[in-house]
Amino acid sequence: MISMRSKYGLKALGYMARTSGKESFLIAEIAQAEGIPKKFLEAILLTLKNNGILSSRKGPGGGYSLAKSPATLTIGSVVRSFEGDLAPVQCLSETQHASCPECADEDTCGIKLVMADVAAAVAAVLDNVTLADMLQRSEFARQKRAQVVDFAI
Amino acid sequence: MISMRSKYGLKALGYMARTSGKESFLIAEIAQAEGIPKKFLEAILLTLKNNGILSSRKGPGGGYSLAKSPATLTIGSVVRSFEGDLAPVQCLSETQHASCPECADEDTCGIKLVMADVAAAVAAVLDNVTLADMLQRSEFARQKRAQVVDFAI
DNA sequence: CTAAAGTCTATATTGCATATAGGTTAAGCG
DNA sequence: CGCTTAACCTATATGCAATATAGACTTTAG
Repeated sequence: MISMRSKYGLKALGYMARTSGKESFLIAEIAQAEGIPKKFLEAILLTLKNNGILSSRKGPGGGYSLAKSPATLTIGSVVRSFEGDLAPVQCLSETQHASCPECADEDTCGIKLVMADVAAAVAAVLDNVTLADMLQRSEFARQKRAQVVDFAI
Repeated sequence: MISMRSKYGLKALGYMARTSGKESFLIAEIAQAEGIPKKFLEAILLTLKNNGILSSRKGPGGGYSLAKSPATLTIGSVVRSFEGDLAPVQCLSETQHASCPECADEDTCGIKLVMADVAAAVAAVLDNVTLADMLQRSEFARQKRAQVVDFAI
């Protein structure tokens, strides 16, 4: 299960990418539009900024902006910003090379060997889907539904 | 991150499959051999039994036995016994069809669409690796290391 | 009947995820 | 300069799930 942080982060980024004609967004605006607790979103956007995904400006006329184009921003990089990494077990963490506390022999641990495949499979998906891709899929689903509704009428 | 329960469960099953010449195992024996808190393991083995992975007999001479052969027991079925399912978001849960509390429109949610791919990728790995496979990989890693050590000497 | 061994119920403990409150700093504007 | 805007930072609440333990109950072999 991914965290609320990741979901809210993706929603906020989606809103920013989707809303064309603007480059700068207020926290309050995004929070309102996407139904995210404002104070919580504040911390989330800050994390995204610290990970180079957003940039910001203080003061009047300020706000947050996308630091990368939606077409080059991967979902993987967003999720990693919040989850630390995508490792299903501690010993596979890329960032902090921790070992699982209960593991006696990490080199030959069967669980680790299998979970390495899982981690690779997850990364293969998330690192190859961009924010633009995600929005496009969402839009496609919306159009598809509209057609079905037309049909029903 | 998978839970300790899943890891302990896999370790216990691995021990039982690996220890040939026995069909019945005491909780205390497995706990000792694998370094798992006995009372905790108790609950874990019970879960595995309730999921049809283990069978048990009470009383003297009793204990736990594998209900399926290691070659037909998938890692996925074990992990699902503990994690409920492998869904990265609630709305993709197979068992309980819950919707994500924060999601306004589940049909067109981009996050859901992407995470469905992730779930499929994870399932593809875990449902195609058996307990026997896992043990074999572990054994292979052990042999490989032994060779390297021989070489070093 | 007694001992062995699994099963059940309840409870502790701890850590993390989700938030919220309130103050601080930077920037634009008159 | 000083006021206002808006991001930034620190601390704290809160609740829930994961990890684990204790102790009583049930079944079965001999």
